[in-house]
Amino acid sequence: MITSRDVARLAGVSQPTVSRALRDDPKVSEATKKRVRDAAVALGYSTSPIGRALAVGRSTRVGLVVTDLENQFYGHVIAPMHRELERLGYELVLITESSESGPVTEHVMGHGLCGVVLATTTVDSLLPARLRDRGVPFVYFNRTAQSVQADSVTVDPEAGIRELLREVIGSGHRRIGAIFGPRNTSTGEQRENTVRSVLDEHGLALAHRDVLHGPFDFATGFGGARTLLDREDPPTLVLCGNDVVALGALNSAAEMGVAVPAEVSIVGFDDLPTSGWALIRLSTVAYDLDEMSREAARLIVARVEEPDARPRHTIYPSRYVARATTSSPRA
Amino acid sequence: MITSRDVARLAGVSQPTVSRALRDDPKVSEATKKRVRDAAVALGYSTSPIGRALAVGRSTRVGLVVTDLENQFYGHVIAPMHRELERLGYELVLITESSESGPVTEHVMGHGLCGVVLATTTVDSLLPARLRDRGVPFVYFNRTAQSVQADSVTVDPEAGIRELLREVIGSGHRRIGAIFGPRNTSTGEQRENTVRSVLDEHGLALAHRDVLHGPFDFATGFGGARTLLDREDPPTLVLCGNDVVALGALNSAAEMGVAVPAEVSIVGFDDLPTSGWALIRLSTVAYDLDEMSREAARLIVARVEEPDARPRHTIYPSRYVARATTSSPRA
DNA sequence: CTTTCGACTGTATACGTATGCATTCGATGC
DNA sequence: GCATCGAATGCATACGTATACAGTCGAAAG
Repeated sequence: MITSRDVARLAGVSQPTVSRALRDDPKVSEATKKRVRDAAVALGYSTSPIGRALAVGRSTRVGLVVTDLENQFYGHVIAPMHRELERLGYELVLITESSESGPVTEHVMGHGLCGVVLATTTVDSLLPARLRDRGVPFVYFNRTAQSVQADSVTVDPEAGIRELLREVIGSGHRRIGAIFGPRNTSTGEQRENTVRSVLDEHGLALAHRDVLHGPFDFATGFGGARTLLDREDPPTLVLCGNDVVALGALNSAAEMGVAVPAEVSIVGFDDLPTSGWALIRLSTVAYDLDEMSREAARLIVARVEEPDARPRHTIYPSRYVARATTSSPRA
Repeated sequence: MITSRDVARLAGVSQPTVSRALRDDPKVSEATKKRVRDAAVALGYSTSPIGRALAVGRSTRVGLVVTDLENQFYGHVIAPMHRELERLGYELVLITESSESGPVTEHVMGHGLCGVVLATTTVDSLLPARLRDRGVPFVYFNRTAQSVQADSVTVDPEAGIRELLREVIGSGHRRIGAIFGPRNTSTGEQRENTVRSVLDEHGLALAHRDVLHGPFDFATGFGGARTLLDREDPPTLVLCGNDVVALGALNSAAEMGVAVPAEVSIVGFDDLPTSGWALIRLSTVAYDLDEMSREAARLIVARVEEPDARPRHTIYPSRYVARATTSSPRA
C-alpha cells in the first residue's frame, strides 16, 4: 500500500503537506503542489478513503435501504441516485432491510455510513427512530413514516389519480376493482385514500370484495388479477398500486385469456420504462422518478453536510398517461 | 459517537479487551465477555467499520463495476450478489465505469475496497491490468479479458446455441439475421463465434448485411430490428445478443406491425424473468444467473481471504428454452 | 537595520480499532 | 513454600489521513 508518507518522501515534503496539496489547500504553494502531484502520479498514489474517513470523522458513503432489490422499480431508483451521489463525491452502499435487527442497524450505526436513504419504510418501522436516536442523518424516499420527522422526497398522487378517474368514469366504468399496496406504507395508504375520496366525489365507491392488498410486486398483481377476474361479474377496471403490480395483473389476464382492455381495463402507477413498451402500453400515473432519485441524493448530502438545516420536503406532481390498457367497458 | 473506549469504561475493562470480547476471542473469559456485551448493548455501541478497516488493513467492501445500471440485467445480478456478500459479512458498493480514468481508479485503488467484481469488462479495458498492478483482488463476471488472468464466472453458450440452432434450422429457417453484442466483449464475441461455427456445421452462414452489432441494450435491439425488418426480404429469424436486445427487437416489431413469430422469429440470450411473462414469451438461451451472481460473490471473498489460492474458473452450462417468439418461417 | 507580517511548511496529535508483548494473579507441582 | 505455568487482561503502538499550532523564512515597512 502506498501512503501519503511515501509521496511525501519522494516529493521531499512532510506528510501533512501532501494531504493539503492533494486537496488543493490554498495554503500550499503552487510549486509544492505540482511536486506533490507529480510524486503521487509517479507512485500511483490515491488517498485512502478509510484513513480519511477516520480522520474527518465521517465517511462519504450513503446507504440505500431497500427490501426488494429484484423489483425493477429500484433499478430505476438506484441508477440516477448513484450517478448523482458520485457527482457529489459520495458512494452508494446497498442495504437490504431483511429484518429490523439485522445488518441495517449494524452497518448504519457504526459510522460506516454518513447518511441513509430509506426507500422502503413502513409506517411502523423502528428504523427511523433508531437513526434519529443515533444522530444518523436520513431521508425518506417515496415513502415516509409520520412518527419521525426527516427530509423527504415524495409524489403527490392526487392530480394523476383525479385525472385518471375522471377519464375512466367518463368513459363509463362503474364497477371498479383495486389491487392496492400494503396498508402499512404511506404510499399504499395515500394512493388508496386518494382513490376512495375522489371516487366519493363522483358518487362512487369501491365494493369491499373488489379491493385487494399486497406487497408492491409482480406476484401481488398476478394473483390479485386472477382473483378478481375469475369472478362471475368481475370489475371492468382494475386499479393497481403501482406499475409492477399492474404488469403482474396484465400478464395474469393474458394467461387467463382475458382481453385487455376489451374485457377489463388495467391501470398502474409509476410509469416505468417497461410500461411504455409497444407490447405493454400500460395506462398509468406518471411522475419524474429519475429526478426524484437525484433529489434524494442531493437532500441526503445536504443534510450530511449541514445537519441543522431546516427540514426539506420535495413533492413531485403526478399526471395520468392514457395508453392501451384502458378503454370504455364492454357493453 | 460511542467508541469501544466508552464501552470499556462502563464495563470496567480496557479498550482492547472490549475489542477482543466482542469478536469472541477465546482469550477473554466468559464473565468479562458478558459484562462487555451488556455494556455495549446498554450504550448502543457497534464497532466502527472504519476504525476496524484501518487497523486490519483491509475493508469488507466489495465493488461491483458496471456501466449501465438502468439495464434490467444488472438488477438480477445485483440482488443475489448482494445477498450472498451480506451473508459472508461483506458489503456491496456500486461503481459505474464511466471512464477509464474516472472514479473506478480512485475508489478501487485506495484500499476503500477489498476486492472488485468486474461485470462489464471489455477485452481492451485497462482496468484489469491496473487492478493487478496494485494488487487489488478481482473477479471477472460474465465477461473476461484475456490479457490479465483472474478468477472468473462465465457461461458456456455452446449447448444452448447448438440446441437453438438445431431446432430453428430444423423448423425451416435458412435466412438468419443477428443483432450481436459489442465485438470488444468476450461474451459478444463468444456468442457470435459459436453461432457462426454451429451454422457452419449445418452448411449455413450469416449474410454480412444481416449481421448488426451494438451495446447490449434495448435501443440496440429496437433500432436493429427496424433496420432488418424494413428490408424487402428480411431474415425469417433474428438472433439477439441477449434478452434485453431481444426485448427491444420484439417491441420494435410490434410497433412496426410485424407479427412475431408469424412473420419473423426472435431469440434472446439470458432468460430474464421478463422473458417468461405471458405477454412476452421470448424464446431464449437460459442459464442460472442467480447462482452465477452468488458464485461471483463467493469467489471474490475467497480470493480476498486467500490471495494466493490457485485461480478458479466457474463455467455454467446453457440450454435453449423455446417459447412463443419462434416458429417455422412463413411459407 | 530592525521589526512585523504573511506565506508557507513542519510538528504533534487525533480519529477508533486491533494486536504483539508485558504483566498480573491464581493455581499447580515439587 | 517456592518456582512455574497458563489464563486473563492491560499497555503500547500501528494503521493513513487531517488539522491545530508552532515555526521558518523572506519581503515589506518603519
